[in-house]
Parts: sequence; structure tokens; C-alpha cells
Amino acid sequence: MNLTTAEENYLKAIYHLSEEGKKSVSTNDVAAEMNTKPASVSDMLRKLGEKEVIQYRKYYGVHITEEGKRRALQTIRKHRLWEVFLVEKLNFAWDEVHEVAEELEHIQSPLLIQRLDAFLNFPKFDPHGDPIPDEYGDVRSRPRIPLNEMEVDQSGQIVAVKDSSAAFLRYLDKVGAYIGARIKVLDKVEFDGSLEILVDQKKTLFMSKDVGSNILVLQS
Amino acid sequence: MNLTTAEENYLKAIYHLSEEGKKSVSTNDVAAEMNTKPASVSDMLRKLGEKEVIQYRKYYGVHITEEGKRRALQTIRKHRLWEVFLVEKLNFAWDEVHEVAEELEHIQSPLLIQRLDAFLNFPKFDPHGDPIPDEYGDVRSRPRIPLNEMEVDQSGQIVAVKDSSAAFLRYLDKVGAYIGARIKVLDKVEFDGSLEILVDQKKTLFMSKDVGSNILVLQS
DNA sequence: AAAATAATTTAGCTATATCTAAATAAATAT
DNA sequence: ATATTTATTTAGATATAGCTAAATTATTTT
Ligand SMILES: [Mn+2]
Ligand SMILES: [Mn+2]
Ligand SMILES: [Mn+2]
Ligand SMILES: [Mn+2]
Repeated sequence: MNLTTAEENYLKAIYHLSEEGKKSVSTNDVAAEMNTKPASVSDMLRKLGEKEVIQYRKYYGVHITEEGKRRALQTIRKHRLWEVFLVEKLNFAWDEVHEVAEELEHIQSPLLIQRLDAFLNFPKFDPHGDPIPDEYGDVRSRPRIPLNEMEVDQSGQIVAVKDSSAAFLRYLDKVGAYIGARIKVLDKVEFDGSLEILVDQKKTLFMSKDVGSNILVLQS
Repeated sequence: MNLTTAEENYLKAIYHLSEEGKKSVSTNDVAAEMNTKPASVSDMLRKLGEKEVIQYRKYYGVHITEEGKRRALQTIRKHRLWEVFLVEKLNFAWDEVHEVAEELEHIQSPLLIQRLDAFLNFPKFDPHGDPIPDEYGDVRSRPRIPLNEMEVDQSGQIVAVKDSSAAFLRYLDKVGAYIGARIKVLDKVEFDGSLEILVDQKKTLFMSKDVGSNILVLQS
């Protein structure tokens, strides 16, 4: 049984929302995530329920099923592999890849993805530091915490960003923050939670709490 | 004004049919080419007419407009560039690329195609020997004739295939015919038009007239 | 326990892209 | 010139994916 492009996009959104802790995902949550109206979501949930990729009880939100999770992870795998391709092979900037990958992820061809994976040398992370599920849907995730939750004097390495919007990524480019950078927290302002960070042992950087919360760090 | 995936596919079909000589393309021609019913075609022609990529007079077939030709050539460009990518970079066989390219050609991103073109080193022909239009829609086509129309003792080089079906391409693989092969006509059987061909000065090959008519040769 | 509010679903509509069957126009044959 | 055949269009369905407005259910407050 196949999913349409729209169904794949909804399922991916439901998967991401499910991963954010909550046991059950609401119609409104999905509508917000998908930039559609709740009425459209209700309709789609019914369809996805019939296809048994989610478990849907009217008025009580949805749970993703094992099969649904498997499908969502396949789409995520494709999305992230294409992002790696765009950055590594076609010299896209990391803030230019998302929309295109959002289309490419729906191309149906297992052979294509298998070959693309090999061509890219079986990458484990995408340009935003997100892990690429393997063909069985297994994800090797690294322990990582938001930069703003680190204590003064602690060190680590930037491994991912939470917000992959072009605006945020371009801001990071501008201030010289990147995946792989070594960082150390020099100071935290109690008043507003803003941070002073040392990047690569040479550059000092000030950032708001909001920015810090969208940078994910592997502590060392 | 944008075209949907279905509209792009129809327009491409109309373009190809137009190139086959005939001044005007009929509803039935399009239906056959697209594997749809004439009723569906009528509806689509009305829409394409409204978008002014074709000129449509009920009951009298269609003509592609200049704008339509430009659009069709862009889609063809994308299709053929992706085919080159699949063969050159992902090691697809030339009989495995068509369906995937048929999907990839609809990805909307001028930057993607510009970068892909550069990554592939600005190829001029696809894996089936068909010319790749440039970004302005200009096509550099080579003079080429069907192998079965050559005379005995004439020589040349295989530069393209007319039929790109997997079945035909696999047959060519099996008998050792490929784009770029040097060939010479050793004999033509008058009875059924079948041919005896010398490939690369070493291998002799017998083929039906039908096969010969689907192999395109640059004479030398 | 009502009333008010918030969340969600249903009904009805639009648009795309298909189909089959019926109607009609064009082309061909008698 | 009429009849027959062929090509094409129209009418009426179905399926997907979205919307707004109205109705309904669930939750929260009083
Ligand atoms: Mn998508
Ligand atoms: Mn990403
Ligand atoms: Mn296509
Ligand atoms: Mn081709």
C-alpha cells in the first residue's frame, strides 16, 4: 500500500511531533506543523488511520504505529540523504537545501536511494547534524543538549541545530558558528539567559538564550 | 504561471509528437502517447490552451506555441540531465533511468539544475544519445540516420537510439551495441531488410530491420 | 452542574486529474 | 448527397487535497 506525497508529509510531521515527548498528537498540533487548517487534518487523519500508519480515535488525537514509524523514517532518510548530496556534491549552502529536499524525498525508487547512499559514502548525519536513519529505520542518535543549558566553563562541540530555517542558518554563518565547531561557555547572563561563547579557542560570541536553545552540543 | 506535473508531461508529449513532422497533433495521438483516454486529453488540451502553451481549436488538434516549446525543452533538459547523473554518478544502467528521470524532471529548482549541469560537466547528450537543450532551450542536434537506411559498405558510429525502452536497451547490451561504437554495414538482406553489421572492426552482428531502424548512426 | 471556551469534526464547496458512456462533429465511402 | 465510420468532445463519476462555516464534542471555569 502506497502513500501519496501529501500523506508522506503528514506522516513525517506526525512522527516529528511524536518524538517531542507527548504520547498523543493533536489535530491542532498537526495543522500548525503543516500550515494547514484543522479541518483538512481531520480528513487526512481518517485516511492515514485507514491505511494503518496511525491509530486514530476521533477527538483524542493520534498515535503513530510501528508501520507508520517505519514509513516516516524512510522518508526522513531520503530527505537527509538528498540534503547531503546537495551540500557535498552540488555546493548548496546548508540554508538552501530544505525546500528542494522536501520535494526530492518523495521520489519513489529504492535503487536510487541505495545508490545515492553509496555515492555519498554512507553518511551518518545531514548538513544540520541530524542523524540519517539506515535502510531499516535504525537511527544512531548522539547525546546532545541545547547550548543554553550548559554551565559556565563547560566545553563541547556543536553537533546539530534545532531550527533549520534559512534565517537562522544564515545568522550562524555570519557569526561563524558551524557544525563541528569546538565551543566553551564563558558566561551566562542571569537576567535574560544570553550567553558568551568561545568558538574554536579564538573567537568570542554573544548570543541570546533563544539562539542558544537552537544550537545542540555534544558535551566533552 | 506554473504548470503541474501532469501538464508538464502532456506538454512534453505534445512537443515530441510535433517534432515528428506533423504540423498538427491530434487528441488521439496524445492519448496514445500518454496512455490515457481521449476524453482526458480533451480536458487537458483546454487547460493547456488557456495557459497559452498550446494553440487549441476543438476538433482540429493542437499546435505548440513558442512559450510551450520553451517550457517543454526545459523539462526535457531536466529529464536528460538527471539521466546522465543516474548513469555517470550512480551507476545506473541505461535501461534503468527513464522512470526515475520521469519523476525527477518535475522538481522545481533552477539552482538545482544549474548546479547539476555544472557537476556533470555540462554534458551535451544523454545516455541514449539524445541532445540536452541548454538553459535557453537551444539544441545542438547531430545529423543521424537509422542504421537500416545505410548502404552496404558504409561506415559510421552509433550516436543514439530511437527506442529507449528497457527491453530494447538490454537487447543492445546483450549483443554488444552501444553509443559510440564504430560500425560498418557488411550486408543487407533484400528479402526482409535484415542487416549484417561489423562492430568495432571485430564483432559481426545480425539484426532485423526493426532493430536497425531504432539505432541512429552518424555517417563517416 | 451549568455555562463558557477550546478543540475537533462534518458538511459543502473548489480545483486537479482521471475514467466510462453518451453525444456530436468530421471524414470517408457508397 | 446520404450513410457509415472514426475522432473528438461533453456529461457525469471517482479520488485526492485543500478551504470556510457550521455543528458537535471535550475541557475548563464559575
Ligand atoms: Mn516533502
Ligand atoms: Mn536537515
Ligand atoms: Mn514526467
Ligand atoms: Mn533519454
